[in-house]
Order: sequence, then C-alpha cells, then structure tokens
Amino acid sequence: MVRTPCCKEEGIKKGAWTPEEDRKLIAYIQRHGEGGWRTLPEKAGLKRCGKSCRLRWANYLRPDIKRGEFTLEEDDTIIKLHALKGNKWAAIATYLAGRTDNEIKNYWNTNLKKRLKQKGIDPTTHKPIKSTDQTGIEPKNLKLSSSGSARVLNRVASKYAVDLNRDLVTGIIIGNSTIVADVSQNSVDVENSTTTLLNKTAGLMTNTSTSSGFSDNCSLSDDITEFFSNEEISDMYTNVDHVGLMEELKGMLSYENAVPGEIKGSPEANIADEMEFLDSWNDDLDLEKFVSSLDSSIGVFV
DNA sequence: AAGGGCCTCAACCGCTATAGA
DNA sequence: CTCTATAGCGGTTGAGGCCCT
Repeated sequence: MVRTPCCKEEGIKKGAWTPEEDRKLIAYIQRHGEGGWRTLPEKAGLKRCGKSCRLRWANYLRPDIKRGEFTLEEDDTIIKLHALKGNKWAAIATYLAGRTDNEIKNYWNTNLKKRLKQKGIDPTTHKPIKSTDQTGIEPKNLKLSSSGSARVLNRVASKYAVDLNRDLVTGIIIGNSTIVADVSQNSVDVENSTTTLLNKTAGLMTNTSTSSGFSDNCSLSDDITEFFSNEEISDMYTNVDHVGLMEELKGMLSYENAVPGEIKGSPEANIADEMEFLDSWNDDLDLEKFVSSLDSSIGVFV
C-alpha cells in the first residue's frame, strides 16, 4: 500500500497566508477544535497542506500567543534554559507562556546569539570564548571558582541524602515559582526529594537582584549557619556563583526522565561509573566529585 | 530616487516519534 | 511485529522591510 502524501501536490498553495485564509482557519478550529490536520484544509475550504495549517495555527493564530518584544526576564530565561537544554526549542517554549518554539528559535538566532558573542560567550557551549586578550585566564583555571555554590549544594544534599529530579531542578533554576510552591504544599514525602534539596539550596542562596532563579548577585541567608561554620561562610561569599551552580546542575540534569528516588543513565557520562558512585552514596557524599564525574570540562567565570 | 546588502521572521522541508490498526 | 497516519521538532529558506551609500 502506498502511503498517501500529506497533501495533494496539485493546486496546493504555499507562501504567506492571506487574512481570508486566516479567517477560514480560525473559524473552522473554533467550530471543530484542533486536530485532524490532514482533512482540515478541504473541510475548511483552504487550498493548503494540513501541515501548513497546523503550523499557521500553532505559531501565529492561536489565541494564547503573546506577541511583541521579549522582556529582559524572558531573555534571561531563554539563555539559562539554552545552557541547560541546548537547541530544544519546544522544551524551552514550555517555560515561556505564550511564546512559540519557532519564535524563540528565531529570537535566539537573530538576537541572543549575537548578544552572547558580544559578551565573549560562546552561544553553543555558554562558556567564555577562548581568547587570552579577553580575560587572560585559561579555562582550566576556572574550575575552582564554582566550588562555593557546589559546596552549598553538596552540604544540603548530604544533610537530606536526596536523589535528583531533572524537571524540578530546571524549574527551580529558571525561577519557576509555581513548581516550588506546588511541591512545598505537598509536604508528605518531600523530605527525601529533589525539591527539598533544591529549595533548601535556593533558599540559602538568596537572590538579590532579580526574581528569576539565581541572579548574578547571590548572597547567603541566615539559615546557612545550619550547614557551615562561620569561616566557611566567609569563604563562601567570595566563591558563590550561580553560573557555576548551573553548570554543575547541568551535569545532573542530563539524566533523562529521572523521578525522585531514581537516577537514570546519561548519554554524556559513563553510566557504570556513576552507578558505582551512587551505590556508595552515604554520609560522606561529595557532590562536587559527583558533578565532576559527570562533566569534567566545566569552566566558569566569577 | 535607486539599488545593494543586511536583517527579521513566517513558512517550509525533512526527519523522527508515537499511536493505532 | 509491521505499516500507516499523524503530530511534532529543529534546521533552513526566502520574501519583505529597513538602512546605507
């Protein structure tokens, strides 16, 4: 049996949509709802391919689409998410209400990418572009600068002995307060969850400049004394770095579909080694070592 | 005013994932 | 298990607008 093409080649229209075509598509979807894209064009009286109709609706006509310029907060979120997820535009779009993957992709390619380059940051790796006249610092020397934030995370993780959940971590990093609030209400089994670890960590690293996730200027809350000595806290102030923390979390986030209490393999790491390490998870847990084992090429600026 | 170069972004293309028969 | 239909994703293209000379 020959597979039918998604649209008849004859008489199919391509290119920009006219207002009349938009009206027909909107009217049809309002009456019959989304879906059935293959048969939709004929039923709606459109000489378009079903795929074209779906795209037009999803990227332009949907009523919940937010148009207009991206806010600084949205810029910040996209950059953070791109550092974590790469070119996963659809995944990134789920964190920006009213923005489509196509819009974010275009905005990244035309604006954010250039802006990062101008700042001397490689838009692919989110690491400083190797250039001695920019910084004079070799990447290998930068590893230690992230130890402050890693130590916070490590200490909290040690206290609560938790496993890690990818999606929750992502939500907390980008400052998705809904995720934090939702789970904090459900206090039954959060004690041993990723949420506990990261909410604790986020709480300790008080954000001082923006409301979205870890800002450029983190300070430490008074609760930090629960985890560190005064000397350590003093040292921490010189080392805490949200970019470093994000890079470290990135290694953990590479565990696809992890759920609390379960850690799955990452394509970026040696799974057998990680599982061996996790088997030895105990009071002496060293998250910094764990993170390093996931991604040995971390390098950040402070 | 003309036209050439650059930029933006809607739309397309090719591919993969998934559901269901 | 295989195959088809459908939805969705990410990369790429090209029309149109803007700016500069």
